[in-house]
Amino acid sequence: MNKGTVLVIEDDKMIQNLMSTTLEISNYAYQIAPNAEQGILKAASYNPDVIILDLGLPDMDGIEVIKKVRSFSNIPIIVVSARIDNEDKISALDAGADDYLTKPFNTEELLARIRVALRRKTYTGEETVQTSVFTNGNLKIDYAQGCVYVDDKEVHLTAIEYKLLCLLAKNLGKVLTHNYIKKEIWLDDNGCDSQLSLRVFVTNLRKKLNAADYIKTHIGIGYRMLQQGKN
Amino acid sequence: MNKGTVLVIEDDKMIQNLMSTTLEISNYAYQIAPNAEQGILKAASYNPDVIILDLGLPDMDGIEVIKKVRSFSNIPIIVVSARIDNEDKISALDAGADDYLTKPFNTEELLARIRVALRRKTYTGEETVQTSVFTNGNLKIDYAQGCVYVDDKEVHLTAIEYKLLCLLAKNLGKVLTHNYIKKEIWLDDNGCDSQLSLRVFVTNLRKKLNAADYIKTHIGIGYRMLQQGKN
DNA sequence: CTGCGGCGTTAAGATAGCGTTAAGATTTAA
DNA sequence: TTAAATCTTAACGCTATCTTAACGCCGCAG
Repeated sequence: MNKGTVLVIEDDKMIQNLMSTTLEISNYAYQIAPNAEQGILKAASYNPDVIILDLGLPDMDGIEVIKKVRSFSNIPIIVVSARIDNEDKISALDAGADDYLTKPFNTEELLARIRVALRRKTYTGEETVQTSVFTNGNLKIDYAQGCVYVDDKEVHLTAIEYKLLCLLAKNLGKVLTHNYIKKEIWLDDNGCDSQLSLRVFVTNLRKKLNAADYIKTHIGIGYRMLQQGKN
Repeated sequence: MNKGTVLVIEDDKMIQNLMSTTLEISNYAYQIAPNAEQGILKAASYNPDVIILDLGLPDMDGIEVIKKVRSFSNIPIIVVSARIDNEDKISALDAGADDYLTKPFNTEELLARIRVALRRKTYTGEETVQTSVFTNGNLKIDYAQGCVYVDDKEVHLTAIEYKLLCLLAKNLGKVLTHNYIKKEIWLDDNGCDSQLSLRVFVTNLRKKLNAADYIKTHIGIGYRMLQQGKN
């Protein structure tokens, strides 16, 4: 299982090989671009989680590469360079690089810095908290919290009840056949008489959501959730 | 006009002075903490944009400081250390540091790396202003100090108990699946039967937070912390 | 009217999952 | 090193949940 995708922009064959081995062992998916032009193209098409960039490319100044990539993306860029001059470091960092390692570098350190970049991604990624809340009449399902409320009072549901309710809610107004529901809830067709169980679960759900009757029966076909206010 | 706020956690007077001068010239607002304890407290109260941390503090291991700060905040941490050993670098980065500079460092490079950290902040936009103290009913967690109080009386928790409690607290009201909890607490999937252990830890936590029942079980799914006052 | 199919409801047995305790294993501190 | 704290594991009772069975209701067709 891969831990993330890495784009290596590097012309030196030796270092390409070193990177390949290192990334492979650590279970990263990666691509290698041997020059700036391909590097920029791949940054756009491959959309990696991290870019490792050698500043000393044959066809373009490294700083330019950073700027070009930054013109369309915030993908973390870790610069790896033989130039130890501070001027280079600073201009690379100010151009938009996230980190700067000088050759020869320790592969363990490189991996650690890749982890830092990836961690940051997942942090900021998870922060886009989608308040995915479903409401219908006085029924409320907070998918993020995994809780269900009726008249703003929490109702405790079992795992299957919750699954069933979500299924109906996500298909508000649509009739779901018995077979479809059974497949969604009892993924593996275990021997149980799910047709019968389903009847019981619907009963229990209706009891717990007592207010209105949200769940309509379609005899011989299945169930559907009604949109409150309409019938 | 200042470009951002910096907290320097450093005990060496010489370097303190160097930092002061550098930051002042570059128009940063800053504060200096001479040891880990004050550093952590200021990280919480001052809520700076960047933390510059010396690993070699007198009162606490630097890695510990990183972990403590990370328990309540994602403020970028730039480590500055005399230790050039790769082990140190990697463990600091993996503990949550964002960057690592070895002494003696070039001040221009430090400034450039501060700019990188600040730039990132403006990218991600909203800063996750987390209070360093969490309260819920008569439960109180002081992330900065790593202490837990029930009815204003301190309760001693083990490392895992604390981690588990923080996890639940940070997701107040949310159902956390067993798998998610296990991944967060036993990062590396060591062979242990964490499902079983989890049950024991929850029991122990409940015993120690005896007052109300903060932790609700969702059978077959996981656990969640209840907001006191609601049901 | 009567029989039948499908559904709703209730209750009881089976079962999986949880809470709890305690004893070994392991780690940490002295 | 020993001692203490902590973590892991096993065992067992218990509860929530799931499944199944039974029965009554309704609508429809004969």
